[in-house]
Amino acid sequence: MGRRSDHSRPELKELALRAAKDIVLTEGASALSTRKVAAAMGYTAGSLYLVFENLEALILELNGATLDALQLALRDTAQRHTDEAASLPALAEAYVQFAYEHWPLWSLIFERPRPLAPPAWYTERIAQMFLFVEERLQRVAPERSAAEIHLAAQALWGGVHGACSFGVTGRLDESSLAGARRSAVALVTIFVTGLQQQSINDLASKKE
Amino acid sequence: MGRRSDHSRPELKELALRAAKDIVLTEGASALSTRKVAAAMGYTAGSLYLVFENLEALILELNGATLDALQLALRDTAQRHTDEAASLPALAEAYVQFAYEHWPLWSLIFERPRPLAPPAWYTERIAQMFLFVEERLQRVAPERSAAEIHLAAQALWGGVHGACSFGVTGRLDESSLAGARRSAVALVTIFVTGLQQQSINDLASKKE
DNA sequence: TTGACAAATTGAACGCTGTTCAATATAGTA
DNA sequence: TACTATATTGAACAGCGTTCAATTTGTCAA
Repeated sequence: MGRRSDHSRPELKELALRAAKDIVLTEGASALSTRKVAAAMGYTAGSLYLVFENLEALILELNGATLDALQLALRDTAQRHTDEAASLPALAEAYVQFAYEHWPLWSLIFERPRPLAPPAWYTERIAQMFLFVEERLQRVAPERSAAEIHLAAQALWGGVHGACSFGVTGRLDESSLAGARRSAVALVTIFVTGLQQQSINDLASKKE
Repeated sequence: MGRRSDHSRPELKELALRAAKDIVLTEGASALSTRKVAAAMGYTAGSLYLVFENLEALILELNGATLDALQLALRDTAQRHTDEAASLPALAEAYVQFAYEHWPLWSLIFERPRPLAPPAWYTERIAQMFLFVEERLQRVAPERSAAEIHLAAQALWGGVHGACSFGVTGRLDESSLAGARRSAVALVTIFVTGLQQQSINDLASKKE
């Protein structure tokens, strides 16, 4: 066939991302393939390369959308909790819940060889999430410096992620969900208490 | 060819694991393949299936060896630190260091679709590592119940892992190593301080 | 209206993957 | 020496990501 132009390039991109998301949700992250995506959108694998550099670029864009949805869920949760002390544990719970509910999309982010040099828009999207946590942390521990809060956010949110990722089963199923949730909440609660202790100094300017 | 029997089956397994490890270390986790492993040991891909159920089983066994090495490194670190207060941060550092030094083997554990039902010996090996952390935690916070310590270990060690895994670059290279290390140490330090506060109660018997 | 050009899409091809299995060559035994 | 049991192969299959010549078609100029 030749020039059909049924869809503009942005439309093609949309179609591909939608098809990819569908496949991941229904058949799992490992079932994702160029031919399958193309077939689901009525095209052939070659056409994808008109719009994406390669499959990894497509996946990266899909992951970006997932991160967007996560951020939305977090902001939504934060708005519902005016009590700032309880806000952070609630955020941790929301994170775990999101990983559970969107598990196939979630695993697509982490259970793949990660790109050595992700594009700037992608790293910025992740940085934004950390910034969001920093804001909350700063309010809960106002006496801490910006550098300390930054480090704490890295540590804390890495920990919340670890609670999801380090599940032994490799799958965040219904049985491990409760454990991961309690783990994450406990981490945040204990961590915040520790952060508020003045006995810890010089968090950010440690040795080396 | 036919029956050569140059190697017994345990020898074959050894050969395969050694070859696989070599390939992962020199060419990266994504370069691992049955044909490559077989070629490196002077055999053909089909022979691997005499000794392993499939490639995933081979990888699982290799990952088991990696976890063993990690546990060794942790025990080694623990022995060097008689001061128990400083012991846990040192363990966190050792964990990050191990992930950095053995990165290709490390990424083989997490940057693959994880098995839905790993064999018992594998989950036990992970559980052992958590038990090891629990021991140290119990000594640092003796007033906590066993259930609380268990939950705390999950949270804390998940967090240490998250510090390695959630690096933005997707690669724990030299530049992100320092950040991950500081992150992990900060997490442990703050967390332990929080855990020692009596103000937190009922960690393990939270709602739901 | 016709012709020519440019672009969209295909389909075949390449080299790779994990896995299975009939065929075969050989070691050990009788 | 003949036979049997088995270790090993090599081909095959279905799939993968990716490239690209060939082809079809929309669009615009003459």
